[in-house]
Amino acid sequence: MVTMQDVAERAGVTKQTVSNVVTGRVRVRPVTAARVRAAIEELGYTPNLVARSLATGTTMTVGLFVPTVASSFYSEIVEEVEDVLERHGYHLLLCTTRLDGERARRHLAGLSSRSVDALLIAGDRDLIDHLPLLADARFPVVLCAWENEAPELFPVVTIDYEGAGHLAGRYLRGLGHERVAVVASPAHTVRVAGFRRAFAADGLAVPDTAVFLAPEPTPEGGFAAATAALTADPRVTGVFATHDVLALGALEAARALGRSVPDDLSVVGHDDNAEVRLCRPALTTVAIPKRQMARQAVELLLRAIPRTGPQTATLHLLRPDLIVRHSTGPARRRSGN
Amino acid sequence: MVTMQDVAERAGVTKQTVSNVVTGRVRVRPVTAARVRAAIEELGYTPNLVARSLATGTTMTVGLFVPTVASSFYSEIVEEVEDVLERHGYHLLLCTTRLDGERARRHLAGLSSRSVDALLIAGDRDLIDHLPLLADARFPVVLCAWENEAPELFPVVTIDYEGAGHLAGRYLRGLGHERVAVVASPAHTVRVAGFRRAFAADGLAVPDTAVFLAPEPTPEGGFAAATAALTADPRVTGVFATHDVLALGALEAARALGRSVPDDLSVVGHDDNAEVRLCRPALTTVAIPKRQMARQAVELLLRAIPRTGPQTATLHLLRPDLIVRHSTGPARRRSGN
DNA sequence: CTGAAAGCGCTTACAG
DNA sequence: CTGAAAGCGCTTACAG
Repeated sequence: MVTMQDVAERAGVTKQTVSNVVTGRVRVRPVTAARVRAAIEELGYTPNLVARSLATGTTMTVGLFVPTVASSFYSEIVEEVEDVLERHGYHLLLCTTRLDGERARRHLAGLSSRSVDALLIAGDRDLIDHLPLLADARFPVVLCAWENEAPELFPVVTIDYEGAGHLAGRYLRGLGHERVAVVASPAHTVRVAGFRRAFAADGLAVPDTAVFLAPEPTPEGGFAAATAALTADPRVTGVFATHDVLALGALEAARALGRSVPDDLSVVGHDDNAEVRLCRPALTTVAIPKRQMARQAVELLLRAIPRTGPQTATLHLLRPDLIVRHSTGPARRRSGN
Repeated sequence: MVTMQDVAERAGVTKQTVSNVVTGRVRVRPVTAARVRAAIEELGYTPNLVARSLATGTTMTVGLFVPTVASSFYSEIVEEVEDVLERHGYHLLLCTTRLDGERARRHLAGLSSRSVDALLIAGDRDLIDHLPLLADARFPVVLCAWENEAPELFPVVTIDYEGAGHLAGRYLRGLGHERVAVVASPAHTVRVAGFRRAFAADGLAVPDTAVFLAPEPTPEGGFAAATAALTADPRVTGVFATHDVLALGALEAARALGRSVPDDLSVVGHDDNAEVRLCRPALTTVAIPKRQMARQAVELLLRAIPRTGPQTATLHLLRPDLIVRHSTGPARRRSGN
């Protein structure tokens, strides 16, 4: 391996001078710099980043925890984060936790051993119990895409999920829907609460019996839950699925039960998930600005790197947005099947 | 930051002894070891991995290049790779190249500066021109998911894509299809060649005029190409889409043209892509063992880490597998519309 | 603007 | 089984 010392000898200077031209922090006489650069070129020298890290105490690497990468929600976050990092010269260390808290903890323990300049944790419920481990980490931590109880240890950049549910509810209300059902993932209580608030504003209740849980965030789960919902109360004219993938299953269920969407039944999704864009009828859904959220989160994180001392646990909420497509329409009263 | 020296003083030993109990390489007297461990606990000592890396010349980090993470094909590869790495105590440094060769080159240049113990490059055509940069890297490199001209510099673990196309073709032939069309991504020439071979075996040609390119691997692209194909020759009874996502568009196109699948038209996809599993009719497709490929590739890579000297550019080909679902059936002769 | 010294925190032979 | 020394390759004040 060719070292700075080798370059120095070749160029007839000391290694400090080489360091100066490589880092560019100190001005070096142009002639000398040129000679050094030539030597670097000839020897094919490339600085040892590990040695630099040890000397500077900085790794130019940011860790990112996500539950998975096999969903467009998180994969878009990963790509957005990587874009910002690369623009700032940082590398990305990726950990997916996969519903495995123990694995998450191990990874966390590994990271805290000083191999990362900062850590971004995206929606990682697998990690929630282990977050206190980071309380006195020597690097900044930012949380994003956090729907529920984010511990007030670190800054959080997330979506106004309650507002998102409310948006869906208000829209359905505006179309005249009164009897509705919710197809939800167990973790989406906040979205459901927002949805309910929209109905409550008009004196209408969305009872617990109108909320059907899908244990898995899959079309199959949505299908089962929606089938249960539409069977339990055939007079339902609107369904809010707290996740587009569940909505996909709801559309299937409607088809299977002979309910035509949107004439007979309106379906609203949540996320504006890329892989669902192709379903028919095109899904009306609540879009959440995930890329913007990711960008804002890393930028906040990067700004915190030089800073020392504890971070303030600020909360940044981004606004969701309703995208009306073809799965929703005015309510039509239905007879009891 | 608490250092090994601090622990040593606390435990009344030298830091070498601390190092010995931490790494476990050298046996330490149990009493001493216990005292050291207690000191570590009390002080909350955690070893500085950067310092260790500088001393050992090893980072316990593996780099992974993928074109994108926003496709189930690559996201599954990423997760599989990460699983193997984590099992071996390695971290994952992720780079997505996003069709940007210049960005890929920058990342590569960054990595080669000694921050990674090994490098896995998955299907990264963005990188192909820059691969020679790695020719004399000080760490092993393995290529995987490489369909076309993989440079013979490194071991390659990939799929028998030609065999995959052949599988699709032979299956369609077995169902009696004679007039077929191919909806292909421009990069999928190998799959198309395999498909053709199956027809050629029966003395049947699949002319260039029966191959319709979709510039983008999207359902829209597949829709356009399939529409063109079915319009150009209405007597076509079978379509091979070189990518499931294109097949999705082909199904739409068939619907739009009043062709019922599979009675009127058979459609075969490629990849067994997760996000396509929900389409109707369920897609017959050529499944490729991507997780197995990814696993084999990292394991090969990991085994190469201790080794010095150039690697041999071996080629490992995995076999694809046909999955018959409901989008294919026996050929029925069609009149000229 | 350039050179000599110390140090980042660890590991690895090498003596005792 | 434990201790003293050297070194991994860089950067950072600090003199000249």
